[in-house]
Amino acid sequence: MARVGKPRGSSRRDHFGDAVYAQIKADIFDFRLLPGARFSENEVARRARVSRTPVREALMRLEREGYLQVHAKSGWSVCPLDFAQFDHLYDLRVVLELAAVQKLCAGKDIAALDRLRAIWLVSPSLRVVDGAKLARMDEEFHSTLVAAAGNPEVARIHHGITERIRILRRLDFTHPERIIYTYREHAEILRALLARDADRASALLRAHIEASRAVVQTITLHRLHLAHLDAKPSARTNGAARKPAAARAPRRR
Amino acid sequence: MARVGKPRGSSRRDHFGDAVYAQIKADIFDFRLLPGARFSENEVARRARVSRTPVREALMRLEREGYLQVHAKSGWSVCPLDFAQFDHLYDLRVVLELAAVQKLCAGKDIAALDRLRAIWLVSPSLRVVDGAKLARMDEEFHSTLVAAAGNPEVARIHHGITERIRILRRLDFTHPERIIYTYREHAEILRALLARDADRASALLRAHIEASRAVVQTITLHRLHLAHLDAKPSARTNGAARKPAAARAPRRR
DNA sequence: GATTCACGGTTTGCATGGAATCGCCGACGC
DNA sequence: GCGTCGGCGATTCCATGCAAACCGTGAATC
Repeated sequence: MARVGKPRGSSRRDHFGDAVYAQIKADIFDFRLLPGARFSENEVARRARVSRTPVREALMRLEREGYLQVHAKSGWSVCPLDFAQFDHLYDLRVVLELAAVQKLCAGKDIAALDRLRAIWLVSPSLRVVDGAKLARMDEEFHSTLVAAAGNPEVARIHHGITERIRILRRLDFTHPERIIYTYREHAEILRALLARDADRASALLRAHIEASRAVVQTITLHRLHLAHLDAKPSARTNGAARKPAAARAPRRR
Repeated sequence: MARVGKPRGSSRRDHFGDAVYAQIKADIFDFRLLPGARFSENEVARRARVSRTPVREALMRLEREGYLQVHAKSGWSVCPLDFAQFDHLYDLRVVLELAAVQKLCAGKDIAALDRLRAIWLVSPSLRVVDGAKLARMDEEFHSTLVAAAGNPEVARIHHGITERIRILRRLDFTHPERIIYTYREHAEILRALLARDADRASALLRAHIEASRAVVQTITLHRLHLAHLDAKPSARTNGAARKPAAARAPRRR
């Protein structure tokens, strides 16, 4: 929850609300705000150097999207991780991406996949090995597939799902073999797509997503906490945030 | 944009923002706010007898959901109807509902469909003939199908789509034969579902939705306007709202 | 010791004021 | 007649004030 990035001197006409929104979202994704952590509007407003109005705008938006929840007259908290919900989101993701694959193989324009070929159909020596970066690339691979199918509404929904599961996906690439598998599976999916083999591409894509789901299903709150500590050993952690997700944060002063 | 329903004397602790949100949404669905109509926050606040703060909350929420758009320092407007977008939403709807059908036929629990049987598998003499009511029943039929599949996230997304296309669906049942067809098709879909015939149920459902899409594709802005006038001949219509969607509303006073 | 109850502080929810800015409208130049 | 520019009202966006409600605390009582 660092200060919001406001370029000094120049009065940007970007909304403060958007900046606060992005900041808090990033704080959640980067484990600076842990599930269950409680905070108040004034707290966020002080840190972001803005008033409560744009803060409330951002918080209510994040609430509608399922990241935060408001307790009546008693502050806000980060929604605890609901693994059943993640399961449902993975199912929905499979549905949307399989539909995109069907459409791609049936359609005529798959030139949009050229960029993916250049990224994923490369020799092993050129591969990315950084887990965090690969997580972003994985997101983009699947988003590009869906977007290439040409339905912006599907792409919009898929984007929302991608962000919701991002916090898990980050931990999907901590094992080196997952990186190898991801390259292999993406390459196979791409080849099947370019060959217009809808059935094979669908089966591969489904297996690929299910493998990711199986990995993240082994993630526990404890592992999330450890990942947080490993990633940001010097990150700001108040008394509330140091505790695991289910902890009841005592009132701050 | 009538006054927000606030029970007199008793201070409800329901948020004003929610009430304003629901009111404006209803105004859009009921053609009291036509696509392209412009208005200001103060205007809404005066009519709803609340301050601009909860009004802004509602407006920003409706903007995120695609119903409104804000013009910088120049007021708000109802998003013009984008028929290409409706097409995409129909496609997405097909994807979600077909996935639900697959899951329903594969699963073991279809007791949730009993209520639908009681509604749709009835003798013609007991059928509903009111178009508006049938539109609501049609919404509920499809929503129930999706909800019965057991994925709340899919149901949530599907609900949003349902609301987005509601303004079109209202006009889907103006012809009596569409009512007859709807009963027949819903009944056939239900029978296929109860027989666990996934392929047949899918084909029927797809054809059913495509038929609806074909009907609403014939809807023009002019017809929407006529429907508005027919439904609410005495509704409040200012100079801006009387014009079709593309009209540039002059500044109000 | 356990329980109840009242009180103070904190927080949200709403109202309102102020500043920047946008678009319109008319005057002005040509 | 036509284009350009400046002013002004209207509007959004942000800051701030205010009241109701909730939670924790601690004293008082059984």
